Formats: sequence, structure tokens, C-alpha cells
Amino acid sequence: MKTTAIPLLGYALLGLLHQKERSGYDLRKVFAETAMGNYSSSPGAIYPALERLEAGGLIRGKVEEAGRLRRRCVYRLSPKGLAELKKWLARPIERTDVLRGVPELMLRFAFLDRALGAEAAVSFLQNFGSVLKDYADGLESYLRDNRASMPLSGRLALESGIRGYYGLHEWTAYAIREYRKSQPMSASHPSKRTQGGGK
Amino acid sequence: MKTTAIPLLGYALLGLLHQKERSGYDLRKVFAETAMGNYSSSPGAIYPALERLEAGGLIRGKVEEAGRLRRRCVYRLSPKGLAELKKWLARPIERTDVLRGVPELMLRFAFLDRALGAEAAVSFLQNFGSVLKDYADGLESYLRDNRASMPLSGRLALESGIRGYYGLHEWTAYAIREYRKSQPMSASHPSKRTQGGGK
DNA sequence: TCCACCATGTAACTGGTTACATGATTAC
DNA sequence: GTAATCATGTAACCAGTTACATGGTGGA
Repeated sequence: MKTTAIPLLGYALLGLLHQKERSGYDLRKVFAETAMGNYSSSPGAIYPALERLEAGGLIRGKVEEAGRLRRRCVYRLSPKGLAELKKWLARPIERTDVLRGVPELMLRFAFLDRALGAEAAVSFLQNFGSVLKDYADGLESYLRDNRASMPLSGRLALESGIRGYYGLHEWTAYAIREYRKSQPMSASHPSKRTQGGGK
Repeated sequence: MKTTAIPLLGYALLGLLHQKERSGYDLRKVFAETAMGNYSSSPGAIYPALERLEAGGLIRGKVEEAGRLRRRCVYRLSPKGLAELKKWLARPIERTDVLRGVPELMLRFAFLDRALGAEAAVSFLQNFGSVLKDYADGLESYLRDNRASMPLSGRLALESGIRGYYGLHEWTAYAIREYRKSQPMSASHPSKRTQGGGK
């Protein structure tokens, strides 16, 4: 039955549809106009992706005929789609995720608290932070060992990566503080797991 | 005659082959083992990409038979390939480039001084810095206008982007200082163009 | 003998890109 | 009437993914 793994764009669509029901056109506008500027937005990407999701039973479209300008099709998440979204959001973060690209992780984070709650968002941030630390430390020791043999531009490019990951690590700490600030936090229960380095 | 535009992986290969001649296997190892961990590295990506580049006359392969373990094919850049690489490296940076992804720009930078010299690298950094500043400023004003209506996680995700771009902007200034430090710098000539915002 | 490593290749599938087509409605 | 905007679709093309195939060499 496996629907051959959902590509990133598919998850972006699921997350947006979880916020509220939208048409393909609405979704395109989101990609075109908001800070989600990465991600396709071309009709040749969006509409087929929506069809695939619907075929897989993850979303359901309803054609609106009412006095509108032109018939349009509004999609909403199905229970199965919500489950799939949650599964994606809840995946533990590993270094390969960081390697594959931070934007994907930020996308997950952006959808996370709505779908799984603030506590899950904080766990995510802790997990993310520790993986970032590990990864940045790894790059830094690589730099230390190879510094002498690297061309200047290569060294600088690597340093920009290191800076970026440490910066992101600081951001996770900041973000956790913001979460704590925004919530009374049910007090009691001690931080569970998560903080402590992946794999 | 247009060879249908070179994909990013193609440029990555050209840049690496400009450093020194390598076989497909060598190239895969670079992607697999160095900090260039993004970029495919799977044989199904590399070998066809090399074939395309060779078909386009950008690289030339020579089969080594000598006592080695197994016959291997070592590629080197052709003059046409070098020209193409330089053209790519010399493209002025615009905000869409930032939007499409910083890693691509870092890749260009990493190859830049070898192919075009330190001065071009500094120009690139100045151009990059000013585009980053503009872009980050734009995101920041977007945040200012929409802060109230954004969910916490969305706001934080956006803030991470803003921090990241400002951080990168600082890195460009640092990198320029490193270049100046490493070189006497031919003194005289005033910074040409470049600094001053794209488009 | 068999494993590990060097080294290249390829076939099936998938999803994204660009570019074009269509058509209804509102505003000028 | 014509341009802009809303709104959806699709066809041709291309590159990357996974997974498998092949085959030579050195060492246990």
C-alpha cells in the first residue's frame, strides 16, 4: 500500500493545509509571497503534487462552484494526512538531516507546535540543538586538522558553515526561552530524554 | 548549440576538476568524505553527469590502463569547460540567488579564487554581503509588519533565517579582512563597482 | 576461498522545470 | 475590447534516486 514516500513539497503542502483549507492557487501564493520563497510554486509542481496526495488519501478536495470567479478546488487534510504529517514532524533529528539541509528542519519546526503542541516543539529544539552542536564541533575539528592544507577560500567557506551552525545552535536556545516565556509550563515533569547527542 | 544549461552538480564537478584531474571515483569520494557532503555522490548521479559534460566538450577523459587495480578514467577540464566555469563564477549575485540557496553561493566562492583570483573573490564577497544585507533587512521588515499575526513557531523560524543572513553578512566582512591580510594587495585601484545593491 | 576495496556502469522510476493552454470575471 | 487577476491543468524534458551488475586486485 505504501505511497512511495512523500517528497518535501508534499509535506510543505500537508503542513499548510493543516493550518487551514486552501486551493492550489492559495498554496502557490503562499510560496510566492511569504518567506517560504524556496519551494517550487510553479503550477507544474503544485497541482500534480496535490493530485498525488489526494490519490494517496492524505487530502481531500472539494470543488467550490458558488458565485466565484471560476470553479476552484479547496483541499483539506484527511485524518490519514494528519497522521502522516505528525509522523514526519515527530521523526528524531540526526546529523544526516542537518547535512541534507537546514531548511527542511525549519519547515518541520514551523509546523510543529500547531500539530504536536508546544512541548513537542521544545523537545524538537533540544534535539536539534544537540545535533547542531555535534555537527559544528565535527566541522571545527576537521578545520583544525586540515587548516594548513586548505586554500583560503575553502577554509573560509568551511568557517562560514561552522559559524552558521553555531549561530543556529544559539537560536535553538533562544527559541526554547521564547517558548518557556510564552507558557506557564505545567511545572513539574523533568526534561524527559532528547538532550544528549544523537546516535 | 546550447547544451541545455548545466545543473549545479555539473558545476561542482567542473570546479573540482579545475583543482586537479580526477576520476569519477575520486569525485565521489570528495562528496562522500569532505565537508561537501551535500551533493549526490551516488554513481547514478556522477557518472552520467561526467558523460554529459564530456559530450558537451567541457571535460575530457583519459583511460588509464597502467598496472592499476582496474582501468579508470581520469577527467580534466577543457578550455571550454574552464570558460564555462568562469562564467558561472563571475555571475553577479542577486537576491533570487540567496533565495535559491546559500550553499550554491558558497560553492561558487570556494572555487572562485583559484579560477579568477583573490580580487574577484573579494568582489564576490562585497556583492554577496550587500545582497545579504538587503535580503535580511527585507525579512526583518516583513517580521516587523507581521509579527503580531504570526504563530510563535513561524515567527521563530523566520527569526532564525534573519539571524542566519546577518551572520553570513558578518562572515563576508570577516572573509574580506582575511583576504586583505593574506595579500599585500596591489594598493592603488579603487573598488570598481559591485558594492551597492543588486538589480 | 572469500572479503574488502577500487572502479565503472545502467535501468526503472520519480518529481520538478519551463512553457504553454484554457477559461471565467472584473475594472478600465 | 482588452488587460489583469483568479484558477487549473498538461506535455516535454531532465536530472537525481535507488538498486543492482560487473569485474579486477590484494590480503586474510
